[in-house]
Amino acid sequence: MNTMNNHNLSNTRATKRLIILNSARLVFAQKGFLAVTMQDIIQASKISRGGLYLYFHSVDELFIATISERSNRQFDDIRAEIKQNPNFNVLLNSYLAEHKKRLLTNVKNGTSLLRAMYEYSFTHDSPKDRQLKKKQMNATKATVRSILELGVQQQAINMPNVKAIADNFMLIIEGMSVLALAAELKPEQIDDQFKLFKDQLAKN
Amino acid sequence: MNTMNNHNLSNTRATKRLIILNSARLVFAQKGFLAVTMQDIIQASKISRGGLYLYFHSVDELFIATISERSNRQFDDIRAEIKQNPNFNVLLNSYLAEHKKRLLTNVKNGTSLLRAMYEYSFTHDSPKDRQLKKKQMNATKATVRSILELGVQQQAINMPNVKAIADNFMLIIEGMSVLALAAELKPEQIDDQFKLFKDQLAKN
Amino acid sequence: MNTMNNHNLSNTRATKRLIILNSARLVFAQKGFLAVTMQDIIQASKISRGGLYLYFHSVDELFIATISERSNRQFDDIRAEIKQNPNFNVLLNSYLAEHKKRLLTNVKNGTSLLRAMYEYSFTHDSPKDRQLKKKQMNATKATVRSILELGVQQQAINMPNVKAIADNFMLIIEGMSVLALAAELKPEQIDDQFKLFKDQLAKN
Amino acid sequence: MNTMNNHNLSNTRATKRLIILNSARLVFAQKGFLAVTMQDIIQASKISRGGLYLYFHSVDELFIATISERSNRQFDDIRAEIKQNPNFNVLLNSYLAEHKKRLLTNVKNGTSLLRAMYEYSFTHDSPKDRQLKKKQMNATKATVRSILELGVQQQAINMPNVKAIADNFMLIIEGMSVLALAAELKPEQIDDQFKLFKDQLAKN
DNA sequence: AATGAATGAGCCTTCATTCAT
DNA sequence: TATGAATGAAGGCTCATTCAT
Repeated sequence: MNTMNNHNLSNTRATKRLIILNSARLVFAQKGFLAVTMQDIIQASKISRGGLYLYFHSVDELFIATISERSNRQFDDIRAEIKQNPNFNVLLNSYLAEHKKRLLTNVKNGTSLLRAMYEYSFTHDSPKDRQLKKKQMNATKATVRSILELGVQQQAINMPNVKAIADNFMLIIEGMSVLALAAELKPEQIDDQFKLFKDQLAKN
Repeated sequence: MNTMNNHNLSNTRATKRLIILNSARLVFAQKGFLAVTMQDIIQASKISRGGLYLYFHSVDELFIATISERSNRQFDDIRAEIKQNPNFNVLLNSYLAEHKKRLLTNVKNGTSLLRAMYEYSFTHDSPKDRQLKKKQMNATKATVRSILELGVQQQAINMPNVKAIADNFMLIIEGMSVLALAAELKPEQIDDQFKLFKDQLAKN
Repeated sequence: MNTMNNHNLSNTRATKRLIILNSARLVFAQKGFLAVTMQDIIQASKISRGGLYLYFHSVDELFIATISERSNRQFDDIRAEIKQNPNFNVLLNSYLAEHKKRLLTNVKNGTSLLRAMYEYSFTHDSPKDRQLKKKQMNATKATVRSILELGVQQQAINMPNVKAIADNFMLIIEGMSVLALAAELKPEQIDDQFKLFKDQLAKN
Repeated sequence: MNTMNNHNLSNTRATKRLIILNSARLVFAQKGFLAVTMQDIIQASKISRGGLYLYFHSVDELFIATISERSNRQFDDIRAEIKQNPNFNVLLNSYLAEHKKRLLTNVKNGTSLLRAMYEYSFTHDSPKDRQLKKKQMNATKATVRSILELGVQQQAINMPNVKAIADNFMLIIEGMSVLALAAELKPEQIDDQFKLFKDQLAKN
């Protein structure tokens, strides 16, 4: 009976937590991190002020939970695909196209947490905060690495320095994200960079 | 007489302005952009609240002025050097070393406006604000381009796509700056990327 | 249950609102409108700064609410009396005496919102603001009109132009209010004007 | 020589004073009294901040000087005319027309100090301040009185109570001024009141 | 658990007045 | 006299966080 109750409560609690997080994600995607107030979350999640604090004790905590709940979802398809041993060039092109699309659209119209993530990162400096950003970057690196290893395996490329190349790709993506958010990024610039990247693979 | 007076006053005003901007720069370097309040500038520049408003009407205005006053100073030496037709490889290595040093030190110990610039960029979206960031990025691109053109001229490299390569370098620098500020950047990672960059030049 | 809660909360909220408005009225009566700051209301109503903003967002809003809550209260007695078909001359004299008393006392010792109302009116120019003052003036006109119509009905007076006469009375009251507040108004002046007014009725 | 100097300085000082007052009048007519800052006067009179304080020590002082310099100018023509023994009815109509015009136009388009005067009066309460408003009202009363006396002299009217009638006129003008500034005053309302006033004269 | 009213620290901005030159 | 830079008091507003119910 008691166990039963705990179980139910636990479910209720977990469910409510998710409701809040989903609302929070929408808010963060639209307003970034810094402009978001508790009031925004309260309105979006239709919970009371005090109620929200029973689940999350600050906007920071909420944001970290939002990010953690979402990360690793992106490019899940690609990672799943790799296991099916697809053609390397097809896969790489598909992966690059995915990034291009994201850079040109998501970034601008409030459907991505990218801006919020930057705003959070640049204003938070604890080891834990750095870890969050590192983890996110490593996800990109790991995916690239997997793709490259697939290429090596298929003898499509000759790859002596996977680590540096994966870093390189991640850095360029990071750089282009910044450009897209804070300045201007043209489609041709993306194409040029992806072409350089492929050339690099060919020559290595 | 009147002209004389205006001239003197103008000097006084300009001087005071610079004193404030110098204090502001220290504050922005230490606290970033978002955490800075008018109060901080007031304390740092030892001016009164009302006095500050005679020169600058908001933290934004102060920051723009700070950036404008500083931009183009960095890497001035390199740009001056180029005109002396130095050896390409020596110059490139010197330039890369400069970046490496900056990435590893300035960024961490509050002597650079980099973090403040990111905080500003990600929270300001007007065309003018984007222009500011673009201008900053273009400065890096222009310098790289000059260096590359020097290399072509000296037949040290064979360069078919200066624009994409300059973009590439700028993006990697941007990516590494983000890493250094928000996550972790190891010296070897910098070395690896710079090596990749030089390989790319060699092979093009 | 929810309804119950809402009901209770609503009552609490309405009650608090009234407490604030009552404090505000005292403040406005004492200091006029322009000299009143949010701080004054905060102190008078013993609420916190933020708390006050839950109910009212500016001194203007507070003043409008104060006026609205009070208007139509004054001379309610007279209006009620009219319905009982009292003797015209008795009623008129009673009404005039009421005005005389108000002009000589309330105005001076900070128990009336008159000064505050003038300060507000002369510094606010929106259609809505003008409407507020018009409404207040119309209240006086309507009351006079009712009294005059009672006189006509009782054949105590012969009244060809109720509208102009009501306007006339209202204007004289308005003029005397200004005099009382800004210059000097002697009891005899009031008596003289009321006598002129009654003569006018007799002769019309 | 010394006297000469003093004389010149005195002239310069008086001249500058007038320049300031003329500028101030324009500013007060346009912005009322309360919205006017020293900065406004400084800009309008093209004098320095410190310089202004050599002539006037506060906005209040400036305003009183502005009013004093202007008062008694209005309706000067009428007062001059009276001395020429014009026809009473013509003169009265001309006087009323003048008031009508003023009420319908000057009041609205920032060419009159009326609003400023009200704003000043309702926020200043010293005996001296009340005196200022009284003097202004007495000016109207005195003019009406002169006109009425002219009428009596010409046997155009039979006037037993000049004082109360003059008060009455002044109060109605005051009331209509308030209406015009703070609510709404229609031409017909003015006509109605002036007609009532003339009827009163006829019947007395 | 849940609610939302209440708190008050913290920031921004304006302006009359002073004062060194 | 004349200048205008400098001062700082005064007021406005927001929001994360707490707490009685």
